[in-house]
Amino acid sequence: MKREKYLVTSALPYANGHLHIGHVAGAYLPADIFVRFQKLLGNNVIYICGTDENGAPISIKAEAEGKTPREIVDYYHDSIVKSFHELEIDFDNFSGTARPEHTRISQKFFLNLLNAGYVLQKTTQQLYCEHDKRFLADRYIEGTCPYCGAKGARGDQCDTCGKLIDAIKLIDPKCKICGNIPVVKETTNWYLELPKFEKPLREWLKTKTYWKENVLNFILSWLNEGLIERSITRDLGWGIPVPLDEAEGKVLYVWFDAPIGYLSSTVEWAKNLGTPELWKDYWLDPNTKLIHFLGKDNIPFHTIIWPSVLMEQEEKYVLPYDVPANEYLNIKGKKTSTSRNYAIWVRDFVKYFKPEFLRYYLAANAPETKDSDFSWEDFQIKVNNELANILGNLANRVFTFVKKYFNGKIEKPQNLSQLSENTLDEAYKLVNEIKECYANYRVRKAVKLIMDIARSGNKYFDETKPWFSVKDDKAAASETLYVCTELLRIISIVFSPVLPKAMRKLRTMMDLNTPLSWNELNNPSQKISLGTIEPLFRKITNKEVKEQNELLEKQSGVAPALEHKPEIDYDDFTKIELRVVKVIAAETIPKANKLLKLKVDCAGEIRQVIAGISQYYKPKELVGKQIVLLMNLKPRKLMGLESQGMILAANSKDGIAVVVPEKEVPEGSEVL
RNA sequence: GGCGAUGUAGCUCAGUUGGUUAGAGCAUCGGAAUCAUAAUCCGAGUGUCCGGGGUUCAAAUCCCUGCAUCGCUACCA
Repeated sequence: MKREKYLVTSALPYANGHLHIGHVAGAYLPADIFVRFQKLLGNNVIYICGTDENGAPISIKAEAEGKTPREIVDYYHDSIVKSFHELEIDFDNFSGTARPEHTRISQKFFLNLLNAGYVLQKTTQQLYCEHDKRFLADRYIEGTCPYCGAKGARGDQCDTCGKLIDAIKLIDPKCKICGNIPVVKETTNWYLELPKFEKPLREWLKTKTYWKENVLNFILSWLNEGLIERSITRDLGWGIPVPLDEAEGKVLYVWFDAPIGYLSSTVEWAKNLGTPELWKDYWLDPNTKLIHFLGKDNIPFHTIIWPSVLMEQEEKYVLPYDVPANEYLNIKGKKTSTSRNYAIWVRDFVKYFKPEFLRYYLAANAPETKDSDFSWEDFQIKVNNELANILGNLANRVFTFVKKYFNGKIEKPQNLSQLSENTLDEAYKLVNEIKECYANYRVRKAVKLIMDIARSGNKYFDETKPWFSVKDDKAAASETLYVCTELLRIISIVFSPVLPKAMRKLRTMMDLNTPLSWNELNNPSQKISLGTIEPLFRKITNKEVKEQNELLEKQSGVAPALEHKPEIDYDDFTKIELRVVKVIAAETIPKANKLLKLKVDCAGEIRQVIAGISQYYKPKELVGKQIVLLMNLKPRKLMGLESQGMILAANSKDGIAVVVPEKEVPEGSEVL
């Protein structure tokens, strides 16, 4: 058999937060399962990752906490490593991008591109925040997308239309740190000339017919819209210095150096093994299958920019063979939100449950083709009904039976009945299907098929009724038990990529000491001798589910630290004219979802105000109410209607509440 | 209003390129069994495959259209 060579990576987790189960479901567990499967087949595979440790968010976080970026990075690096370890996500090497080797390689990559003529130096206008005294990195600018008009676009990419944006082109930019309006300042940066890569990228993509459809469509639409030059340097203090004399104070853009982390981590791995050249065996061998596992948000960088960067290096690196991107894992139908602490953190999870449970649940419920949903109720159902009852109980009923009536020993019978033959044949048929699923990243289906083997075991056990036959036909009973232990042995192999620890335990109970390998499937065991047995999986109680739900509610209910605006003088405040007014008419505006048109009376002066409260207030409810109006706001047209002022309302995630005076006051009274 | 996704059993979903009688798990009901962690097995199902139209010998699947839900977005100043 030809031994295939794989280099598998997962997207580098960013070292400014802990690991949550959404990360695991999207980029790490699928990769770990794939790697374990390939190792089981005997293929040559290494699994490489590391933390992404550069970039503005880390330096900003460090500043906010009064620490050095290094301290932040180390803290989260350790936390992430620990979580991976607990989940048995086994990397061959887990590095970090703030290490010297990474710096060296990233700088070399930059220079190679520069020398090959793919990097342009340009002096441009950049956004600079005078309050924070820094050039604003893309992620710290927000504004309106110049292409689709969507608001809230970041400085590097619009989430609405997916286009890459030059921050300076944003309409109405704002500094996300302090909310001030940044000024434009001149600075020099280096740009990757992506348009030059369009043709080679297209050629390359023609060979990728086997990629996931959503990934391919995404890239093609990008290419069709035309690529633009991308700045690959930033004005920032924390990161990899641009290796040029004239680039004082500039670092490589984090998106440029992050994927290079896959390479530098491999180099580190080779060095640690004492064979420093070994990385070339993977990165420079065209037969290596380079596979990047990641979440859908990472697609453009791994399928457009990263391959382009790889194409124009001195050495001939392999290009990604496949980029199986996964969707997101929601929690009870809602998006994970780290800022609101609406997430299930791995380090919390392992305090309560075995990591195996999480691996099982996330594998059986993986967001392979669309977002999937996590709930503690569903988690309990899957673990109890499937893992514990169907598989765990099968093992338990078989093993206790063998212990009780056969002294823990079962031998292979001379001949098998038709039913036994069929049962085993069916299982082997499933094994082949399972292999296909693993190879094609269809973990969800693989898990289902494995459970089908366990189901067939229970069925077979019931049909052959060994508890009867053991009394008058011990050979028949023995045969039943043999077939069942065989099924369990098969499961112990094919399920090991998903549940390494539990399957090791299962094999220990069956006294199977040979190292795991897919090949073992070809050699039915001749006899089984059981060791000490115990239940494979415990069950999750209703009480635990309740506790977890309460915990989640509690932690996400805690309001995140409020961000305060810069101090102002009293004089600033006196510029504002607030008055109590009465709503005398209110109506909806056609085609507007959130807007209401109000007529208000301010001591005889009638004004028209357009307010965005239509989702929470019906026009009728407002008429006759006294509210507070910001009088001297510059009038502005909304949906073609002029708004002469702005009403005050409290804004919360559960809706908004209009501010009203505590008791009736004359209209026109000033609010101070 | 714009962009995107989704709509299949009570619930969660699977349904490959159009092709017999539309599937699985959970929940429900009935039964069997007592080796086992009250764990298993068998049986019963219930369906306007969101509605309407079209293409086709044939549509859950392709096209058009409408509706609903969700996400982002737009006006929320």
